[in-house]
Amino acid sequence: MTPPKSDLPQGTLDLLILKVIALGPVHGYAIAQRLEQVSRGVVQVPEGSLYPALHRLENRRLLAADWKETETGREAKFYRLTRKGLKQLKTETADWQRLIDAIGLILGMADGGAQ
Amino acid sequence: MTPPKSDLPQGTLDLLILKVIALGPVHGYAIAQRLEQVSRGVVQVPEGSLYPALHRLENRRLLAADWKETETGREAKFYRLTRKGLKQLKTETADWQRLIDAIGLILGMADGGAQ
DNA sequence: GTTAATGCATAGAAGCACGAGGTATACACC
DNA sequence: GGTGTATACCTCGTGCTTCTATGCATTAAC
Repeated sequence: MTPPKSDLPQGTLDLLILKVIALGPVHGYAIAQRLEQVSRGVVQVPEGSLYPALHRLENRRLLAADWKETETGREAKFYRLTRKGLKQLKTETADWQRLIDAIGLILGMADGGAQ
Repeated sequence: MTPPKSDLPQGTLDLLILKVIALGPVHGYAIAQRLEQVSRGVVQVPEGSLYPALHRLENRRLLAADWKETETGREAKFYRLTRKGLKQLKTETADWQRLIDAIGLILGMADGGAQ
């Protein structure tokens, strides 16, 4: 029951990715796992969304990547934040918070006593 | 500077519209004004977004509409929530809250002391 | 040697927000 | 009567993002 709806609002995925990468270099596959794990399964990122997003961010110079070996001895593309990426993360986080607060105001509008 | 970013995430507009209409029948133009007012200018809804959204919701039978006279003596299309619409509002509100909480968990992830 | 998990990638389709444009009414003012 | 402004509605086209589906390659397990 209550199948953990993922369905991220547009633009949110980029923010979450930036945040995870800001904690230290990681490869794509691990990012998705982290997001799902930390959000307790609520946020699920299909690979078809994840990799295009990573490439988008890399093209915008918010991320940089190097191929390295994982602990299990496999090649993987490790992403790290550029200076520009860090700045973007801060901006987007603030924007997000402002928006959430605003929406909170709306959703919290008095019902006029109905129920 | 920093003009109050409106830019609603995809899918959010429907929820906000449902919420406003749930408070009582209103016409489209007034919905936009309410949203902007209550959110203190953060949420701005262009008509190019508003009307398509209203039609979408009407097509999905979440809204119903009647032409009535406004207080100023003009014809306007007043929307009200259907039973289905009310149910949808509740579901979407809960989903939204769950998602916001999850994202909060992610954005609040410890930095491990870096910095 | 075949299944499963890891890891990366792209293509196609669907959905939504938005800017720009158009129509029409009510009212004030000159 | 004419002009301007605010109200109120609508649609088309564009662009962006996300998702589903699919493919490939490697490692380890059975």
